[in-house]
Amino acid sequence: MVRQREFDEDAALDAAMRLFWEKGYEAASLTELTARMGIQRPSMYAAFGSKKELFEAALRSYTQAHAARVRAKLQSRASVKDAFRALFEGIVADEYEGSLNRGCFSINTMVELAPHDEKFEILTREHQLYLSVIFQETIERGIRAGELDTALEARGTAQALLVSLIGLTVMLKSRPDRQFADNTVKTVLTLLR
Amino acid sequence: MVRQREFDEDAALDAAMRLFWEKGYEAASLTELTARMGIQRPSMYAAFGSKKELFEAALRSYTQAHAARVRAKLQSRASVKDAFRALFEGIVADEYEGSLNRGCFSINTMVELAPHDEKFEILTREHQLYLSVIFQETIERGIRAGELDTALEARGTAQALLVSLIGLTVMLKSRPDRQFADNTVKTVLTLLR
DNA sequence: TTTATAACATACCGACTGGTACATAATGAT
DNA sequence: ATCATTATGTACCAGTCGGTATGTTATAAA
Repeated sequence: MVRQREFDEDAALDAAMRLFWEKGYEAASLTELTARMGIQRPSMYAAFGSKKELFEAALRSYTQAHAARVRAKLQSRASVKDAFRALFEGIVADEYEGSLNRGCFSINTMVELAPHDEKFEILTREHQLYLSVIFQETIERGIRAGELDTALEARGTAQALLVSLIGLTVMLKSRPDRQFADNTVKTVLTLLR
Repeated sequence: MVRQREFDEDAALDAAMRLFWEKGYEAASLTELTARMGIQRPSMYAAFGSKKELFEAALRSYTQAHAARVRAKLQSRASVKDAFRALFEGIVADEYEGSLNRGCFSINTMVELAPHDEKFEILTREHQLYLSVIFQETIERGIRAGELDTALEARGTAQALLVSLIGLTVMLKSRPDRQFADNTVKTVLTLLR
């Protein structure tokens, strides 16, 4: 049997992910999706099942890559404070230097779909939980290394930092003054005593 | 001249606001909007101009009421720490006790529309800015009263608290454990030394 | 070379979208 | 009472939505 598939599924998924990330679920039409993916509608349905399933695959792909990126960033510096500062400042810099303004795909999904679709409520919750664990482990590393106060409550601090990161990402969508953002980051980081 | 308008514009706007708040701009259809508003489509167009303009009017109405509510909450207690705690814990309690999960209309709009529509980028930015000023004034009141450390940087702390509130509101959409939310609030409030 | 299989492209489906033309009903000014 | 004006309700518009039926093309087994 068999004519073999002519397009690269991963590349197509990646293209779909970028459009969903930029526009959200509803506003990304099948016409534009398949155009960006470089395939026809029936090919998309054969490969991914439906628009919702395509979206879910895109989100899973994103969260996996995103978690790895965050972990790498936090491990890239000996100093835990420096690592978190680099993470937060990187978010700010990306938003001001890029012309786009996509924010975080998982956060966008939390706002658009999680309240109405349990599947995405769970998916996004698990991602946030995972990030909070990465944060907590990083803080614990700083405590062990003597950089951070042993009295610091690692879990609560990790959660507060994560919430701040989410808030910062959302706030940047309204494009506040750069100074506003920078100053916010500076204060948030004082959570790491 | 003139037959007079039979419906209450404010009540209709309020109904529209609630649906936009719950579903967002795209997902709220004119059919459902006008049904909830209790009017026909031509009446809506005569009174508000277009779906976008109706949405804008709804958002303006929301932000005005929201700012007043936040200010009242922050002024409701002598202790500034208590006031902020009440504000944050109120957000958490509302989300867990209500069955709905609307979050904040302004935040939802920031995520859905601000990146693609300058009008809503500006509208939401101004609202956040306004809230940050309310926060700052409250913190300054606490400093003057001797409750808070005079070394506390009021503006930065206000911004950090606002970002945390936004992050918390968004995070709640994924319905994390209540303990997770409560613990986060506790740590965030340590920004107020 | 024939044949079964699956991916391809085209062209279409009913449903719904935001928006409006039009006829009717109601009101105040004359 | 007439008339101009405006709100209301119905019924419709073209366009787009997500999804699919169908005919064609390519491929590997036989």
